[in-house]
Amino acid sequence: MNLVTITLPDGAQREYPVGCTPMDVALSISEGLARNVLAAKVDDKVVDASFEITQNSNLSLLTWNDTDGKQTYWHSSAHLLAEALEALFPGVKLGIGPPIQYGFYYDVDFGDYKFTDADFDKLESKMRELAKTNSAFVRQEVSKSDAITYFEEKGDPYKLDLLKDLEDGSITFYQQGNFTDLCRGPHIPHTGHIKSIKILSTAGAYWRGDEKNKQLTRIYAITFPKKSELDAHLEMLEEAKKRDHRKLGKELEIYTFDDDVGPGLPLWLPNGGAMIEALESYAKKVEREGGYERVKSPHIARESMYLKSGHLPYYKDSMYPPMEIDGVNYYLKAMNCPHHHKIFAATPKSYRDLPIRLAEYGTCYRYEQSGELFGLMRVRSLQMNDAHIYCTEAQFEEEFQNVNALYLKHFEKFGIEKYVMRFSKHDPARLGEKYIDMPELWIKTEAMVRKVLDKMGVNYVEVEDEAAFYGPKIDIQVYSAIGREFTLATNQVDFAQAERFDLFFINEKNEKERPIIIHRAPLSTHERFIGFLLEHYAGRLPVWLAPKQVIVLPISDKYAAYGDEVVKFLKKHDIRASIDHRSEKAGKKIRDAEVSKTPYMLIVGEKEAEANSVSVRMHGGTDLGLMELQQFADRIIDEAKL
RNA sequence: GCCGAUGUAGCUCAGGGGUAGAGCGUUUCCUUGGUAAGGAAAAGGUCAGGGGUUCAAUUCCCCUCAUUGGCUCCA
Repeated sequence: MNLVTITLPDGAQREYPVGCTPMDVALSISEGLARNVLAAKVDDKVVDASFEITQNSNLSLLTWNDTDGKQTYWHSSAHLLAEALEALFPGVKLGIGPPIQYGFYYDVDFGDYKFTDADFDKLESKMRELAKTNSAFVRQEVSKSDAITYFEEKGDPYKLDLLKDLEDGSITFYQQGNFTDLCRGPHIPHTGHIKSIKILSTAGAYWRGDEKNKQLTRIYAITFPKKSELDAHLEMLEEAKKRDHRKLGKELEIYTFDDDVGPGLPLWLPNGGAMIEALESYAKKVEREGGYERVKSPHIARESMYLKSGHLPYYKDSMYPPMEIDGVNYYLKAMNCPHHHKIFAATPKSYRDLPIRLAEYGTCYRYEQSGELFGLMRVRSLQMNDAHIYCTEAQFEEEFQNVNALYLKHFEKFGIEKYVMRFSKHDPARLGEKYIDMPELWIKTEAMVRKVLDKMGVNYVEVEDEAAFYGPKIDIQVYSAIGREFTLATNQVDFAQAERFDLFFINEKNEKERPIIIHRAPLSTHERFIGFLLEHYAGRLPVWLAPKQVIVLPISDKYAAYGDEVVKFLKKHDIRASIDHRSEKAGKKIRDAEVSKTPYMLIVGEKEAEANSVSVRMHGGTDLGLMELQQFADRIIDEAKL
């Protein structure tokens, strides 16, 4: 008998007959393992547990504890969902049903039927019923013509659309119970593994992600092998809700929206104002040290400027419509760059002046689609931590590197550990349409950017067709504590606008030369950054950022006057302090201060008043005991240092 | 912009064809207390806005606005 050598993840090698399956291997190890095997990885390819191994291979058996195991499990669950849908709603047309980070979805065309939350229970029960049949997922290779015939007979236009792009010889069907789907696989051995099922939500989703196509109903769901895991997952979702910046923003009175002001136009409450001030002080300090100069520009500009910059043709739809003044169109600025370019151009520049770094917390207005608005993360008015660096080609590398270093410095300050730099490049096919038509410059600047990234040794990914219209960019993706991904900051190279604005400096040879421009906004916008920080810190902001750093809690009205003195003293030291004058008991005041997430509570009563001191309690309950007032102030000043 | 859901007091929510309720918060009074909720009373709502059906609409229907889960988009 012919044998194959199977190498397991721990390096152990075993011999099995040719044609053995991962399931055979699992059975030979232990029955318990075999019961839990969902799929397998053979030489880094995820396959069914029934895959026939015909050559020497590396094998890992995948269970629920493996990411690929979960993905396979959820993918199979999507098939189960589809089977249940066909049973309950004969004639539904199925789109695609992939696994996602948590769970899976299936895109479905219900025809005239309106699928709603009310159908969730019914669907869940049907899925449970079908899961219990322990139906095996059976793989079958089919020819393209047979596949087309099958779906033509079934009348499934979406599957036929998918088949168009598939090559004959690579097409497989999977069948479980009465349901057959076009699918590459792999799948779990049988439906019996699927025990706990929850339909989560529905949404509209365009077929193939194209808004010109029909919108299908997307059903989101999740499944688990155990009920306890489903419960844990649902609890995690609840926890995530508690950290949502929209909830915290309301509870901590950071910002609000008002119908009369308009959608996407946040009003910053005093607590939000304090955060903004803290962030700006920090940014200004760092930028001052980095050789930036601060400028200030108006919120509107004539149409001619945006025609010159080239923004208007590209972004007209997402700018607020123009207002006509004295027969001329003015636009609210959606970006600060053109204003800064004009500031650069205002005075003649020598190569000796470069690099010039112009910084501004500029307020911009973007007419985001109504459906895009999302708390503070997507808004229509935004205060940007903006700056533009004008430098020579020789200076570019160092400048660009410094900007990247600045990003890393900020991440450290805010304890941001999880991030990805996304190097966004142009798509040559879209030159002149989405991207400025200067092919050789694209290639040159992209190479320059890549060089810096490689040199710095930061982790980055390259993506096509994501650049700005005027040059390549680096987007910084960060992940909030609740797993939401954001493009927080961006760092862009611009080789086009200097030409358009006729920006130049006089070089060593007494000739005019174009500067390269770097656009950067490492602290994003106040809106997005504060939204992110609220989630990142779960509302428990570090002292330097906390809108209320200290709250004084007099034990009784008798010590109110002393409490006022304490507040006055702290305010003199630029500490954001306030006092709770309600005639409540200390316990109640402490509770309320805890709920408001104030970092420091100062309890003052008889002994504190006598000793010109305060009893210090930190948020969370740590008791620092009695401290001299000055001693406490020093501590806060030190902690709040930028 | 598109598909779906939601909109009742400052907040979180209950209610339901006969013009409204709770808890928290707020104000006042009592209480003057030592590290996560003391007591009482009061104020507070055109039930998002507009239209329709009805003797009667906050409730049912339609439209608009806003929020929201997604899709598309994001200089």
